[in-house]
Amino acid sequence: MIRDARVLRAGFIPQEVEHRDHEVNHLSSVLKPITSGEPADTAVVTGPSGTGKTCVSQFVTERLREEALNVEATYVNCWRNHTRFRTLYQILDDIGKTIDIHRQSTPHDELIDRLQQYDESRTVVILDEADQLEDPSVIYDLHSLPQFAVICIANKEEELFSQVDDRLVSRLRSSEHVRMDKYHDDQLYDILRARVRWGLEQDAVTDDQLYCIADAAAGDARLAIGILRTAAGKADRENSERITDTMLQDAAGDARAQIRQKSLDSLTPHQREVYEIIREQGALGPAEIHDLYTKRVDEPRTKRTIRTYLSKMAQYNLLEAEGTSRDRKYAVITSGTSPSTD
DNA sequence: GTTCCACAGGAAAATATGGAGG
DNA sequence: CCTCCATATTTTCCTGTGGAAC
Repeated sequence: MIRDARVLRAGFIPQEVEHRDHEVNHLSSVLKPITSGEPADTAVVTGPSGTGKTCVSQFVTERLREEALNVEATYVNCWRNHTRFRTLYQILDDIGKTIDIHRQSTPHDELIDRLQQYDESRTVVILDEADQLEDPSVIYDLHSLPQFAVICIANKEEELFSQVDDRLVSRLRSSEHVRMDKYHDDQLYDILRARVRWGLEQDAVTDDQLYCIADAAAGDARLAIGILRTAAGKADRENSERITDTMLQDAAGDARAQIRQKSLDSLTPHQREVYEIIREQGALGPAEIHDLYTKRVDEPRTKRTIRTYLSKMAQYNLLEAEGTSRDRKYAVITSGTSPSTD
């Protein structure tokens, strides 16, 4: 069943990154100067979760290290190391310069001094979840050291720079911005298929099942791989040759509920109102929806906008559209579906 | 068949938002 | 304060579709 469990684990860096050529090249070109000893601009990578930010960053870094001697890389998860001290300590630790640093006794500026003096190689610093830093000025400190190239990973750019001194922000304005969007279902399918090729027996899972996972994961590759891992683990424990649809539904169910809540939270008040109307009233056509909506809201949006809301919510699997043109009806999708359906 | 109507969803213009810089 | 710029959202305008009435 499972041939190589590593490829299904979170944090695995594949040989090739699927459907991110443009982003890979972009990020690569920003960091390129570091391979010839030049200082590189800071790169900011943003996008929703599971869009490959961390993966692409590490992939690009690894590839640079293949191309040039004397390029090191270090990865810091700023959520786990969210203080200035811990972040800097983590970097020093990675490059092996922490020998005589002790938490209590070492003045904080000592750490940045050490980094400043470090000149044995050029280093790419990946600051993952950089928006979690309680003091983002670390980014600027690192940015000003020419032997370090910084990649900042965050969900949204604004959150990254929200609580910081304006002067510092403007110094980082030159940084290159790499955006990642959610994957489409067929892109997720390709990603999953590649993982299956490396990690599982060839016929352990069908194409339909992979598309089912892609659908449940709603553009989130981490979640998609997580579902596959859970299902494969279950099949493996039960000495099954193949992943059954039941195993898949179990694994996907949790993921779906999670995503559904997240999508619901991300709706604007107007979108929320539309959703509530459909939830209360049951299946409705766009005209009825817009009528009810107009009555319930100050400054209502136009019909066209409501149509965009509807199709967006349908994409997010919050709503279901049935029928073609004139007889189209929208209904809410309830998350507690029976395991046999779908 | 033809006409009509509500609808889907693309394109582009208009408008709102938020930060940088004068 | 205002202006410029980038981005996101909304509106306007539009074409194409299919069912229903004629």
